[in-house]
Amino acid sequence: MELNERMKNILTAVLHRYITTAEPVSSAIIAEKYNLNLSTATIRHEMYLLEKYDYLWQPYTSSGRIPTDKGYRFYVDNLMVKNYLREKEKREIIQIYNKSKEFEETMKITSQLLSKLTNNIGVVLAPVIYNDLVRNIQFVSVGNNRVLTIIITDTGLVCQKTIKVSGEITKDRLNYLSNFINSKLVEKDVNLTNLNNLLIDELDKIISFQERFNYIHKFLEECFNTGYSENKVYLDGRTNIMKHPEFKEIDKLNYILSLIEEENILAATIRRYLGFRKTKIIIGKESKLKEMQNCSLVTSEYSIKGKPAGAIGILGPTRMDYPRMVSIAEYISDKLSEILSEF
Amino acid sequence: MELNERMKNILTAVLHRYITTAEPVSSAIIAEKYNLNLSTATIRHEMYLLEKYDYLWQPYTSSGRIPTDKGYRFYVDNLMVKNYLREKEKREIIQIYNKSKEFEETMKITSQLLSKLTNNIGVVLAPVIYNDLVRNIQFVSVGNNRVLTIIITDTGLVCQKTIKVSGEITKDRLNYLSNFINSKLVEKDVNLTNLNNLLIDELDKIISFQERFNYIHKFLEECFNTGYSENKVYLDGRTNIMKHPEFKEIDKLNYILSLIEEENILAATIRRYLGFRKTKIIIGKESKLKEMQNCSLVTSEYSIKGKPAGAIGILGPTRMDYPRMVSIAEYISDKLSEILSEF
DNA sequence: ATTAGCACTCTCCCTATGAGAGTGCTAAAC
DNA sequence: GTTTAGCACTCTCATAGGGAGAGTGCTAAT
Repeated sequence: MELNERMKNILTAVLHRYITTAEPVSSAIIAEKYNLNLSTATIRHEMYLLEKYDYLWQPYTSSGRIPTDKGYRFYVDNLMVKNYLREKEKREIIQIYNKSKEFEETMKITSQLLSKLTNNIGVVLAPVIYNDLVRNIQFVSVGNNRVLTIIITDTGLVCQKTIKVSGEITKDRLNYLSNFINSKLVEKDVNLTNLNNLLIDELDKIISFQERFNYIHKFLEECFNTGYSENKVYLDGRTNIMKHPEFKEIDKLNYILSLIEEENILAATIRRYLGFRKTKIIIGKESKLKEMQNCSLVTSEYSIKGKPAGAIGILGPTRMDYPRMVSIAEYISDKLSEILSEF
Repeated sequence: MELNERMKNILTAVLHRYITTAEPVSSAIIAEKYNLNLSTATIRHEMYLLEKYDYLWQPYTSSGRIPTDKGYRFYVDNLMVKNYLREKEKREIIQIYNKSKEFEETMKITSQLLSKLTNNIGVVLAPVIYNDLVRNIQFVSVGNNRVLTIIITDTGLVCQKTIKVSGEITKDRLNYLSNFINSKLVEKDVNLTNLNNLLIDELDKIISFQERFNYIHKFLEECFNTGYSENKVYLDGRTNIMKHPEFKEIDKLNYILSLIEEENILAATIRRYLGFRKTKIIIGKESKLKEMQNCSLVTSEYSIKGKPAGAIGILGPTRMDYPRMVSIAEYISDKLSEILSEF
């Protein structure tokens, strides 16, 4: 079923109207506010067809129309006109970012920006570092059989982990160890995933004739088995959803709240849609998650030094201003890419 | 106004009943379920008096009674019988804690335990380290003019901060610097608050005749001015509040949600009540915060190596099972103290 | 193909009504 | 003097009915 021009115009009008008022849209309103030069009866007929083909629906007989998920999808793919942030808004964003020099804070600020600008929930997934190359590794003894391990990757990210080791290790030994590993790292490119294997291999050569390194071997195993995968999620603006009339009903609210509570589900959903395009829109039931059936998610990937690193997202009701959400998501992810690349 | 024994019994009965059912309590129910051997008329009369003295109230004329904040307060201070966790529950808690070896994870687990056990919101304030003595300081260059500074305190806590410095610093210089500072640290007890001053003073002695340390001076200033105050708050179980009937009304829910969103307000509230006693109960309007008017907060302090460090909290409706909340808060804070002391 | 006109449908709000829960009061009983 | 039985009274809550209003669907005319 191909929609003709007039139907597209009417669908767009209904969508825009519904997005701003959150009320079912009548034919009269369309005729009055959007100059399509059509009578209400004609509009009504077209709406009838749009409903038949599942772009619109009525909450009850003889009520106005509301877009379906399919309606939103068609709008987003075919009708939506790209929107750009005003220069003033861009300046404000840059200004806020300039205040932060630190990684953690940058992530937090990003989620805050997203939620403040959109009045929805801002989500930021921390960079994935599995595939980053390891540039440098450092060990610092923090006492009581604990060693703080610091890995610096080629994207400039610093990941840290405190590891409990079985025996006491002197500062000198830790230094020897880190020097040894670092010398191996310059020889070949190693990412976090295969760092462990490399180390075991290389260390075995030493250990075979240097029995005293035994415990260091153990230490390293523990170090890399516990993993560096942070996969942290930064969320902001949880209470924003309360502002939207669609969540006045307590069970709809419940759905989205449980989504927010289980950050990993949200993160997994965002990750599931990564890779294909920079910016993705997931509308309502498309996600297959019942918790997300009344929500849409706009995600945009960011990169560090040109390498895909993570993603940001905007979570709100399906009735959201998609053009604006997309422009915000894209602008913020671009800025974040720039900032993280400087780290 | 001194309450007599009978009034206390009735107040206790009303409270227990209301805590389990969340419905206004009638005189008939008290007479039936709690063997006070009194007629409904007598109970009614006592309830009338309890209402007059502001321990109970009625949502409307001729309805059953609900405890006031004052009623809860009196119960908590005078009537409540201490409750102890079952051995099985204690074992389960210990088992869950045993899985974690890391600081961050321990904090997270604690908030999860609190929310799971209480069906309310679990709050954990990270340890305050201002007054900890600095035992060791380490600098690790992480490239691009950034230095990771690691401070280890006498309570065994490790705090880290990445600092951007104006010029490049070699590894040797960083080592020289950390050795120098560490040598000063053994001479006297220094906590984080006065570490900065000490360093400036001591370094000035060197800088006065060693001009080349100038930039290190700058670096340190930046390092300690940005501060190590993490004051992090761990929250879990946000959606638990939805389970309580008192938050079916959207505006009441709104209050508590905004409280959760602004974690610092919650943290500040908990901090405000610290110091006097290990476990504190803050009921409804006592907090003076309008967002907390329908909530109670049970907090308990934890310590590291005997030194007060932080606090945990349970946030829920005023209608909560106080004896159980207190016993959970106390047990968890004790366990947390033990675990953190081992770090 | 489009539109005017009108009957029809459904929501929403208001009112009324009755049952039920629970109290407050009073006079009698202990 | 304290306690209690009895009963009128109050208020909520659930249900039903009715009328206004919004908006459609259909049909016949343009």
